[in-house]
Amino acid sequence: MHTLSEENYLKCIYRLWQDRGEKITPTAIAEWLGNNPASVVDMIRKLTDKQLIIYDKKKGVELTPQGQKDATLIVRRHRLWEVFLLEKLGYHWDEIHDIAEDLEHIKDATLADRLDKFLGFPEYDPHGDPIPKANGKMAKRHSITLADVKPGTHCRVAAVKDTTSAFLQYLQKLSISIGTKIQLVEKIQFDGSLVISIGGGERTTVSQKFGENILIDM
Amino acid sequence: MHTLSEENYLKCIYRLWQDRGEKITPTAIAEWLGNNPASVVDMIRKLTDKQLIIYDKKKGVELTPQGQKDATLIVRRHRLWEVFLLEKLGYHWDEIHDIAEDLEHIKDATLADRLDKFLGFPEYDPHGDPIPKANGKMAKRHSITLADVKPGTHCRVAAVKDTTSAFLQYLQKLSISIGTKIQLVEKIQFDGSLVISIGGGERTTVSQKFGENILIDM
DNA sequence: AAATAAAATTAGGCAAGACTAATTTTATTT
DNA sequence: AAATAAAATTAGTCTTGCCTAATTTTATTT
Repeated sequence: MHTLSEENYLKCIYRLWQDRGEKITPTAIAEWLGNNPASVVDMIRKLTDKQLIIYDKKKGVELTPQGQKDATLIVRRHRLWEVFLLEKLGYHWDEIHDIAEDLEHIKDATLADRLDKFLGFPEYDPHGDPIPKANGKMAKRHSITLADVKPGTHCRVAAVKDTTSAFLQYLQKLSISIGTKIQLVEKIQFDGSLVISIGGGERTTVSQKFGENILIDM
Repeated sequence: MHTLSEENYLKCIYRLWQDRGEKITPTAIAEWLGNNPASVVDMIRKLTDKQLIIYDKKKGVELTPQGQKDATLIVRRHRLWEVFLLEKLGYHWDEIHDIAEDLEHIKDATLADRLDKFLGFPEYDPHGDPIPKANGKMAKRHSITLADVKPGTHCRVAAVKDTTSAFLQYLQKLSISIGTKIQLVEKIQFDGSLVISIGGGERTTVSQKFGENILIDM
């Protein structure tokens, strides 16, 4: 099995790989984890030895099939625990990520499957991310962001990319949650700011960065 | 906060302290944790610096009030998770200890209290051990073992001391669980073996060690 | 009390996983 | 293409928590 650190690297690489098609470099990993690039190089060697990743200077870091499988199961545990914390223990949206960050590392052969059953086999976690099944399969991730659509478009919040409490608390203040209907009224040329109408209500202006972190259904 | 290792030492010291009135020596701790006495000496220094224990060569290791408080909360978390695993996730008696051993280290200010509420504020864990309340108070532990009573005594299994799966599986095989009625029929002088009648049924002979690990109500 | 055994302690080491500083390699400018 | 900047890598260090081996202290026998 993997150490806590190895799991965190795997999850990070998986995340970066899903996020964008971009090359996953040591620097990118270091930035995401808040580590020093030198440490990342150490771990790349370790994960390569364990045949969980392949590192090619040209292509960057890639997960092997085994690495993908292992990473998927970590993500599965994380998202299941998030559902548990929110639905069963009554935590708020912005509190669950960090706790799940610890819970996801609890290793027991049947724990995730039992939890999954206990929760009624949820498809999505509270942030709208799909929960991988035991076999690794999962529903499609949403990929279009609020910043991608044309002015005038009506859409529905399907998921959030950023799960920091700073962002989630801001959403709460704006009365936005998964399922909320939003219309993109206008894009400001100057800095990409978005004028939106939340739930058919009054207009608000949000930053481009904000829009890029809202995944939508149309 | 404390590291995983520190918490395990605290819990071990707490356990040894509750178990018997005996002096808690580095060797005793080392044996319980399966560590080298030299390592224990290191940790004794560390916990002393953190003012969680007091070590006196004459008296052995003792928990400070803060140490007691911290240890109690770890035990609280452990026992609450055991209830969760058994009652909500459907694990068996003998599977829950090891998983709870990991879960107990998850730190979040309100997690234990939320879990406690979710479980309906249980008084005892599945092994019959009392669950400390948030304020550290807890129901009295059972202290009389099956090996302590006089032949002829009728009693009820209140708790088990040993929580290894070897012991718990043996109990299961004998159809003994918390609440089972047992009569001590006879004590064998030679080696302390006990002849018992389980639930009024036929007679079985068990070892003295077995009897010492069954805590009873009369 | 002296001899022996057991327990405690010190000293030195090791692996994991992080770091800083220095160097080499690769990319980007000019 | 040369100069510069950025990224990757190496080398060496630190902390945690464990280890073994050697030594000192404490208990137990004889």
